[in-house]
Amino acid sequence: MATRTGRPERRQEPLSAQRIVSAAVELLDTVGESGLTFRALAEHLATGPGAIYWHVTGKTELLAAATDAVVATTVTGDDTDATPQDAIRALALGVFDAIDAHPWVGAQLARTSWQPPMLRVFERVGRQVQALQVPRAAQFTAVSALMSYILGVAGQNAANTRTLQPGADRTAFLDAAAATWAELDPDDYAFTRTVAGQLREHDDRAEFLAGVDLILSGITGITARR
Amino acid sequence: MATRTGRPERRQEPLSAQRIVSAAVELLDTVGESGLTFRALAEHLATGPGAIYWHVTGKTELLAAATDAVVATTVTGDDTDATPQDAIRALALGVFDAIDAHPWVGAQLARTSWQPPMLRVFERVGRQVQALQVPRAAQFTAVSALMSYILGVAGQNAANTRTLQPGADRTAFLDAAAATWAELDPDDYAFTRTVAGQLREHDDRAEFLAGVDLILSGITGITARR
DNA sequence: ACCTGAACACCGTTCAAGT
DNA sequence: ACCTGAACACCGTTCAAGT
Repeated sequence: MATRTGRPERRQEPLSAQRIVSAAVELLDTVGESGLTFRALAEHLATGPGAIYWHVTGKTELLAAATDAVVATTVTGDDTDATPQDAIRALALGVFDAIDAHPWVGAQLARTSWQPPMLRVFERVGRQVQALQVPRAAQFTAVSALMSYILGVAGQNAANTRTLQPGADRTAFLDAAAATWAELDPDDYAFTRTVAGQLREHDDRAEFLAGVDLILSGITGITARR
Repeated sequence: MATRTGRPERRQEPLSAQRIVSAAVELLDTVGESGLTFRALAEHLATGPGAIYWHVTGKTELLAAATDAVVATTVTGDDTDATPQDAIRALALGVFDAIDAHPWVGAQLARTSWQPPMLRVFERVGRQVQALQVPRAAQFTAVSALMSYILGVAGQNAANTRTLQPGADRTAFLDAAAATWAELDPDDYAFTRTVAGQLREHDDRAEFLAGVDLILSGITGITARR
């Protein structure tokens, strides 16, 4: 009646790229970027490191696939019944929230060129920019700027999350940052000190959206001025 | 008269954090991010790996210091006799050009929170935003958006440079990307395909500046509308 | 105080050998 | 065709021992 001692050796399904990517996402979510190891992954899948290489060419591809898997789920659904602005906001927030839930995605997106999932976002944003009647010559610039901004925030958020020790909460972190800013040299950092207070009562998500709106207003400004 | 055979063992100056950082920058510039190794660095400095740890706490600090050293040189000089817009453009271009010359800086900035040199940029941009008469409550958002955009482009440029094999030139790279885009599914990627052509005759630097102008126009729009 | 370099505890990746 | 796991060629970092 007794199964063998030690860990339950369930090894039902065969290995597959999909299972490997799922396991990688799980590992990244639970133990972070530094915890994704071929050995750890192999143990998680109850196999040896070498087996993984049969389905995946290497760590770079694995990380890209894991990122794609997460981002892909946010770029679904139609946005036909919203204003272009709202549709763009929704797309941007989708990426933002995905990164908020999986900080390693932010780091990955920030250091990758436009791969499948972000290209998909690019396309969706592009259509909405067309809907805003932005002149053809300015469309690429407009979409690129939005994408760069989104990816910039992505990288920054990921960096902040990494700096943040797992236990500490955000409020303490922001308080500490605000305190540091407030102590900077008054001559060299006059402006930074004046906004240090705003840092404390700062809502990342709202701030992100405000930035999107700023760029959107710049984009529609172009149109209006012609 | 003959010195010893083998490499000239010049080992004049003693080790110092500064010399280590300089050597790290040199190594990063010549052999790239993956080439910065404590062993390679030690050899470069004609010493053992352990010696470096006497002056530097670890690789993270070393990379941050190397980045600071490069960015610091771009944030010098005054911008009192320019319009706020021009001063912001100059600051942004300074960061852009530094990253263009040292791609690893872009990767590093994109994955770091605001450390000394970028905080300095933040301050300088902030002062110009104040000069633009942006309402106090909107200043933080405006500067943050500009910084996120700059860092987003930084990360993207670094990623592109990394993807680009050292030998190949940019034109071929852009051509290849444009060709890929043009072949995407017409239904799924209608917009992307229409701008694929612009990708080919695309000037990174001009595009970057156009994005800055877009955000600037959004920022001044806020002011004008009140 | 500062340097040396062997040693430790890891990595990603490969590959002969198995099934 | 797919899996195994030892082995290779690295890493960053530490630390006893030297000067």
